[in-house]
Amino acid sequence: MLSEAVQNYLKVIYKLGRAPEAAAMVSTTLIAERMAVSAASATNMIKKLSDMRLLEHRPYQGVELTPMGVKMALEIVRHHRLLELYLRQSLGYDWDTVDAEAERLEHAISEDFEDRIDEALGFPTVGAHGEPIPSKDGDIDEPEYARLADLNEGQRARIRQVSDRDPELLRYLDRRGLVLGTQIRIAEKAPFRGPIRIDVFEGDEQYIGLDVAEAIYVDVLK
Amino acid sequence: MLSEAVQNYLKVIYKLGRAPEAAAMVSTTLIAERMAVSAASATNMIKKLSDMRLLEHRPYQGVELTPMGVKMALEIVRHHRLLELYLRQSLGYDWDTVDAEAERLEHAISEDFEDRIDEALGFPTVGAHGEPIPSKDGDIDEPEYARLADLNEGQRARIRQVSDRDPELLRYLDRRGLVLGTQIRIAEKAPFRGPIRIDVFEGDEQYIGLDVAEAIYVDVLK
DNA sequence: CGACTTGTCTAGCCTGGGCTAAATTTGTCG
DNA sequence: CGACAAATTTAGCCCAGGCTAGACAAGTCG
Repeated sequence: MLSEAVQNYLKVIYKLGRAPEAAAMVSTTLIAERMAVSAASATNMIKKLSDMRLLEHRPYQGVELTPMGVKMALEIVRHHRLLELYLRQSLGYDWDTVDAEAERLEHAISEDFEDRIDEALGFPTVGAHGEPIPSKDGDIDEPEYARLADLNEGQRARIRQVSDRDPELLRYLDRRGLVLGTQIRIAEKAPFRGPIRIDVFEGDEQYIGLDVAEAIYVDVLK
Repeated sequence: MLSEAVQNYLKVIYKLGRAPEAAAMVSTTLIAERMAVSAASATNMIKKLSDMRLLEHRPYQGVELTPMGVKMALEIVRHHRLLELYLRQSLGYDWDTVDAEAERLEHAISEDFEDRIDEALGFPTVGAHGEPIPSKDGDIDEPEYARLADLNEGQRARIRQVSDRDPELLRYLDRRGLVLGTQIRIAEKAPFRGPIRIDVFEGDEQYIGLDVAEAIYVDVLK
């Protein structure tokens, strides 16, 4: 059984490697930042994970998970996303509080528990914020969504996923009806990283900043 | 926040102190045994808990929780018992597997989670094995049940609580219909710690050994 | 090219919570 | 009472996973 610390590092490294703006390898400092830990501590753990063959470490260059490492990471991600969904559906948690609670629980649940909530949820394939849920044997279907921020005026799209990094942001989106499945149209895009005006299908027109638009992933509609 | 280890020690010490056959103080070896840890390690932790004012330690004599220690212990016990009940009612866990899963989860849940399952369960006062559930502010109503083993021939009783120490035992009882609420009568009690014959109300007659009978707590009827 | 900045790694230390071995206390029994 | 067994504590060690301080590498810029 992997220690809780190891699990958390794997999860963070996996997510950093997968991020759209990510380089080929994940840097030590980035990991340290996300883990809220000193760079030295991160180096330490990287050494350990490397010895465990869970990642490749090219000194001074960065880090990349091995297939084994990815598998382990996905198992944790699966726990996390199933938990989020379960907390939301069965215990009434909100979009923005679900992440923190799932974080606490993800290391504590058994395989049996995982299976039971998976079943209770009807074997879902998508999590509370639209993220794909890895299968039990480590497959994940990572769809290629566009960032809302990259669309042009006039394009129509449907919201498919939002970043769960900031609960504040999730509350903000929720209040404006920008939730999963919502259909929208880019009404106007101000230059110089200015705000975007959005027509929300069956809702009010909204102005959102570019930072917000970068956290929203969409399917572009025809 | 108390560490997981500290929480586990408190829970074990609380339970040992409360056991019907318990002496005034709980011994180091007993604690070490239950924690599956060397006696030296237990002494170590006792020192620490004593420094934290969670218990009184009379060297070579034993240990007793302070009111503060009891309060902390009850909080953990509350988590555990609410979880057991929730797992059973909402996720279909069996009587005998619920304890292990609750053990893993009890340290990970937030107050918010506690409140939500408490509400989902309708604010129960009794756990999955009949144990009283401490209230949020640390009150507990410990009823004075009799041990089935101590009844005499002809007495009637209702099963109110069973020891959750051994999952195997729980399965055994379950198969024989000896569950919470079952009404029984002592048909015959063999001498020399021999078996007990029981009439089970609305069920089959059963023979059980004295060890088993000592793990069953009852209300004597009329 | 050299020097500086920034990122990374190494060395050495700390805390929590385990362990074994040895010392000490307590209780019992001849 | 003295001696021995059992229980307990002390001493000293280990590992995980943090930390700081200082050494080393890489990229940038005058």
